[in-house]
Amino acid sequence: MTVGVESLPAAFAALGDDTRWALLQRLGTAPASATTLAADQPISRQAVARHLEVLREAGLVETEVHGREVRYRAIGSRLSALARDLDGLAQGWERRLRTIKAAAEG
Amino acid sequence: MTVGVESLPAAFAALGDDTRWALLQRLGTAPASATTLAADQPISRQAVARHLEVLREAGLVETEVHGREVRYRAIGSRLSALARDLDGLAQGWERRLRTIKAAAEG
DNA sequence: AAGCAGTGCAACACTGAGGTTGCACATCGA
DNA sequence: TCGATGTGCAACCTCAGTGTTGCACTGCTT
Repeated sequence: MTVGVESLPAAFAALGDDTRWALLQRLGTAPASATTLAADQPISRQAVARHLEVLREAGLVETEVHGREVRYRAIGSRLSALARDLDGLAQGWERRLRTIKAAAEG
Repeated sequence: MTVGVESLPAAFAALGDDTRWALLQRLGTAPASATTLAADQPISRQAVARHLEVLREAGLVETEVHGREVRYRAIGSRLSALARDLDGLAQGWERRLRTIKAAAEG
């Protein structure tokens, strides 16, 4: 599954924040609730919840309700898809720019 | 070559902007100067130059001086490296979370 | 039933990213 | 030489993102 180039900047914007990155890495270890995650962060639970919401909108985490608790889980496949899209673009650029360079030298 | 997990959020922050993304895609086609790039954008040349500086600090583009002109060129290999790092993380998460899920069900 | 724990929502403050304009400086071309 | 062109730098403005606090609500737990 590919992500779609249009939404790539949005996804990367979600990834381009140290706090969200820390949360994601933590969630890559095991699912956890906002309150639990906030315990390891120097910011309030509400702030953490907002970051998690951003990650959820970007499709990087999913939620699972357990009674009054909301557990967040990282979605590895989404990250893989982003990686694939990125690599595809990179290869396209490499090919094109190599052609131009060769033409300039030839 | 790997990027280093510490600097990943910074790199993604650079990618997480629509204008910078547009500039990158344009540069993936062919090298160009800030003034040339600004002609295709709805913002001033100075604003474009700033975005290019951000991309340069993130290692996503490189510059090449031609007289009074500064040409920017996309670095595909850097994008490939980011893709690799991302994929590595994703696979690690998948494996760990699968283990946990199996343990919970077993 | 009563209290505690986990969330959600709203109002507010602060900072930095992203934009603009104006000007000075180097370099190419006629 | 001199005007035109491409850059760089600085001052300034605006606003969305990130943080805070306070409060209400819901669902465990005893």
